[in-house]
Amino acid sequence: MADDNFQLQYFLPYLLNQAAEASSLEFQQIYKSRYGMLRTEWRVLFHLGLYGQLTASEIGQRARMHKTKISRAVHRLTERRFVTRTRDDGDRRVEHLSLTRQGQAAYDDLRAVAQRYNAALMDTLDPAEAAVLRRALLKLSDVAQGGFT
Amino acid sequence: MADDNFQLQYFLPYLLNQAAEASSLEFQQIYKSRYGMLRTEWRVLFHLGLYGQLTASEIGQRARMHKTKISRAVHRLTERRFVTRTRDDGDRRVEHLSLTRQGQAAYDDLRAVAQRYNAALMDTLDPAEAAVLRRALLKLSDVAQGGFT
DNA sequence: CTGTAATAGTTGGATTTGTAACTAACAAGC
DNA sequence: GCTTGTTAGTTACAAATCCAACTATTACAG
Repeated sequence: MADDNFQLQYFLPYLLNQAAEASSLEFQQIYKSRYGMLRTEWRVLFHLGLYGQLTASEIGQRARMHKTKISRAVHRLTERRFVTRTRDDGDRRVEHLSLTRQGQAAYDDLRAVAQRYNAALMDTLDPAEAAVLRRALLKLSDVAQGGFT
Repeated sequence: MADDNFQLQYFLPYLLNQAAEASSLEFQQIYKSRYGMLRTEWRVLFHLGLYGQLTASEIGQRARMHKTKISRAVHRLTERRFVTRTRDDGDRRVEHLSLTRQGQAAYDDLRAVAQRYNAALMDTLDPAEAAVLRRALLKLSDVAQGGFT
């Protein structure tokens, strides 16, 4: 079988993907069932909730999402009145996005759920472990990317 | 901005997804450009290379992939002569999958690359950190799978 | 045996994503 | 002013994924 002492259980990208997928799945069901949102939409909402008014490109940089994904997510979010767009006066290519009252409510709701969900995940780790994990994940995100935010 | 002391940088599913995506991207380009493989195909190949002969369902259980994904991956892999299927004599619903000589060669090649790539990722972490990370990721994969209320 | 349920794997159609080309607005050089 | 290049965001088409229904085979209750 030529198993050159390489194990799947030690291949970091695989482990990361498994953990990421497993930990996203349950939460996904919440924003999907409550607000009919896709993951991309949830991410955009999330960023707007956390940082306030942003442009599509700013979200793209922060979340490392491609602009077409964002464009479509924003389209659906405005359709459903979670987000409003306003043209910039100085540069009329850019649009400032922000949450509507309804969007803010959805965000508040989901943030609370996310917080509880996160706490439950963290509780399966001991505090030192959690800190190391967080640091390692941030490092890996940057390293593999090559850049800083 | 109502930042109820919740930070994206502390939301585990988000961190996991960012790290997973970043760390998969570069490697993905290798199996894509060298063998025209998709991620699902690479995963199936990987499992067959590591564990030898398996059925589609066995791969599904181990890799936590849906059976339609596997079915299609196997289809493409057999088309390109990386994998062969043989019907089980006892139960003619099941098929045993294994690598062809060509599949084995591709696996050997990619495994070597994966190993080096993994080592490079690991090198950005110190050994203790890496061990904790691995343990935490395995825990999270299981926990989130088993169910959280 | 025979009818019903379960399992392995496949297929079809709608949904989502990726890639590349596109429009519109600005910027800079000449 | 015009030409060229850049940036913000959108759209079109192909590729991949998801979900549900499907075929074929086995299991098993009566």
